[in-house]
Amino acid sequence: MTTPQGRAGTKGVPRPRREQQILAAATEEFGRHGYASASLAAIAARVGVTKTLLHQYFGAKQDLFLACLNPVGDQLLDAMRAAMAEGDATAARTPLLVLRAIFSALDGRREGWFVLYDASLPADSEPARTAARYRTAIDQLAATGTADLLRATGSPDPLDADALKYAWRGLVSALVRWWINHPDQSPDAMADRCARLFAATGRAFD
Amino acid sequence: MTTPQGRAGTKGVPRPRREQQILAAATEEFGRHGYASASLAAIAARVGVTKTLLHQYFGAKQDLFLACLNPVGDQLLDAMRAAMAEGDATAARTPLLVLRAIFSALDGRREGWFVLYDASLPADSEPARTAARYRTAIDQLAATGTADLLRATGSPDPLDADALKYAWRGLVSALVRWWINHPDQSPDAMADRCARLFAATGRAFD
DNA sequence: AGGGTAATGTACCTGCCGGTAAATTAGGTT
DNA sequence: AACCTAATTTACCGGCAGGTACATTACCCT
Repeated sequence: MTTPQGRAGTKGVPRPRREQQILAAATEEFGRHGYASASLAAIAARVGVTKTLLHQYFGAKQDLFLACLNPVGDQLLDAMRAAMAEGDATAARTPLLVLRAIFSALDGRREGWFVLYDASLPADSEPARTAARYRTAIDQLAATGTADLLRATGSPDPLDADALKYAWRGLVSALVRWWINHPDQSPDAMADRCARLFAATGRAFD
Repeated sequence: MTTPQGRAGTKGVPRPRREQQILAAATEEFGRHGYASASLAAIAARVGVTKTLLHQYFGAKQDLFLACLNPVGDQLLDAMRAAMAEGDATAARTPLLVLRAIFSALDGRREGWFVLYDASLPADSEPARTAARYRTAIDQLAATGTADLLRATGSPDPLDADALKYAWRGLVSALVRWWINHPDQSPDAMADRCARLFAATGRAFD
């Protein structure tokens, strides 16, 4: 028999399961609306639980955010490191390998990308610092990639490399956003699509 | 002699001038933090004025936002239309012409781009609808461009075209963001840099 | 059966932010 | 000199979201 709504007491959902539900909902909410606009009440409502439970399980809003951020950041970093080690650094297919790794790492929690790249984090806060650490680590990977690319094509301006790093990040963000709007697409299908697009645009600018 | 702080009365700044100051500050604040996180008090403080004056001059927060959004949107649309008319549609240099136009239109209010592409607008609000209108108009321009590009290189998948549209938008956003972080760069310098980068990456993917 | 503890809800406090009404001052006009 | 109007402030209200204290229920082990 189902527990009647609105009454206190356990609903039979064990803590680890609830925590996972909450993390999933929070990741989506934070990713969609950004930290500042996301509301704890909305996250709780999505899980079918009250605000209080979030605090009891994860602490303050910042702590909940960190609990969403850390796994996403770790998984992304690992995936990207593995992908960049796979192909030799100067190969033109490295970017596509990295993309495929990102899509795979993000599958099931696609909004996590925007948790990492949330611009609405309060400055001088733990979430902002942690996210910045992850971003720096990722950027460093991307920097070696873009630097290799530019060196191979002979453009020595360091500002160019920095701008290319930004562009690459923005490109990935846009692709992930498109992916979120097309939930039926598998990670591999996305990677294949990107390969097609890269090839097509590359041909146009040769 | 300067008017002592904290006292009421005119500071000798005529209304049109103040309105411009407020619009500039608001555009920057909205663009940096997003509509939801931007605070009227912060905007007022930046101008050296109180919150009340914003209301008196522009009405509610949404109205102030619209007052920031409309000029940016109009100017961007005009610039892009002109740029796309300039080069014949199928030319590979059209994207660069458009980019140059965007940078020029955005000079002096670079954060305006993110006013237009603010994800934190309250759904079902006038700002959201207006921004969506501008974005749709811009996207339609971009869509013809990307469709041309893909047709020229033989990729008939309509989803590919849609994804490429997203990617292009994300690319522009990233470049504008980089530009904001490098205030000394002129619009033309940015456009030249983009030309270099396009050429380099195009060569890598030929 | 009964107690301990995990799981959950109700009710409340608090601070920030958008918004408004009324007061205050300075400059141009008669 | 008096006054009207534009420019600006001070002081306040109300709502919403984060956060906390405490009450309540259900499962588990003995």
